[in-house]
Amino acid sequence: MSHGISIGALAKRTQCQAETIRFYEREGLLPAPARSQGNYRQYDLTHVERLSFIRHCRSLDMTLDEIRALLDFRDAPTRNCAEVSALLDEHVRHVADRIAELRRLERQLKHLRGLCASPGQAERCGILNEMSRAAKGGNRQAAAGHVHGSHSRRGTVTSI
Amino acid sequence: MSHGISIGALAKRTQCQAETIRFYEREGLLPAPARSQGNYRQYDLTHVERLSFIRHCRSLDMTLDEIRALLDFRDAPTRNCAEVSALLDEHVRHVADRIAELRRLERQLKHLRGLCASPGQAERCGILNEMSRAAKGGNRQAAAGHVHGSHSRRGTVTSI
DNA sequence: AGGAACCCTATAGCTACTATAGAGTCAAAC
DNA sequence: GTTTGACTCTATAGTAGCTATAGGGTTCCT
Repeated sequence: MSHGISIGALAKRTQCQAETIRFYEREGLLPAPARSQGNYRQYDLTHVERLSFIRHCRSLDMTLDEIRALLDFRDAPTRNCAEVSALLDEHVRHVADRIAELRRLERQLKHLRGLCASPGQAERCGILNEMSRAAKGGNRQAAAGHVHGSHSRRGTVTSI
Repeated sequence: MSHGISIGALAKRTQCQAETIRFYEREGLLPAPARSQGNYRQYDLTHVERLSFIRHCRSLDMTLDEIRALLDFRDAPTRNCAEVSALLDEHVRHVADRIAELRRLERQLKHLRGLCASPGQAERCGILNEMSRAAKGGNRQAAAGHVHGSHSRRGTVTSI
């Protein structure tokens, strides 16, 4: 006699792990749903919609804080949405910055890679030598803003 | 009567925080240096060089594991360096992948942004509406490999 | 009645640091 | 000779956004 959507069903519908859903609840992004007699979470369609929205934002690489801000707007529909645009502008800027930085990086890595066309003893490896040499030279800093490194575990991209 | 380079001096020379140096020691990237009578770390020039190498690799967005692998090669100079090249190839691929993904993202974000040229009530905000709508549609997944999101705290880029 | 598949909470782990607390050390100024 | 301030030490917790685990309870099917 179960009513509502179980956490597993919601997970399947939104391509999102059950633990992530609990995590969003703890983080206050997703409201705590009703509970069944056996203390199981029972979601409804509003949860499906909200979680889909969150996951869509995440697929656009927004932080949970940014998403929180957007959700606040959704929850207060009479507010002026200029801040929504501003938030998006900021985010676009971050993404563009990160692209530029990664391109620089790519160039440097390809240059390095070119130094070892024919592999031999590590002692004479052009790559290692160049990296040691370069490390001694002047380092210039580049501020990355809130834009991540090039490594990550998993990502989702959603079509718009 | 202090000999050697203090952690603070090493930090200054390598543009790296003292805590990060201790962290690298704990992680086994940097060998534990000698200690003074008062238990202060005393570094020498080999540490300067090794830490510079590590920081240079980090500025190229390599993971600590990748750096560990490169250091292993440096420490065993008679080994064949084909793996160094392979490691770099892998890393270049990750960076290229991430660039492609961020470009897709940028396009989507700009499209979204265009939906709210004239800000009004959040209720009718083209951005929020589109994001809710899009969230309902089919999501396609994109594997991001080990490439990060677009947000980060700080970054350093070194010229080669 | 038993077992598989699900769910619950709490906690620890991941990366690469950064920040804090609370204590000890060192060199120079007074 | 002591006091000040800058430095260092260890240990621990925090950051983002999850993921994984342990050790239980629940539901459903046969």
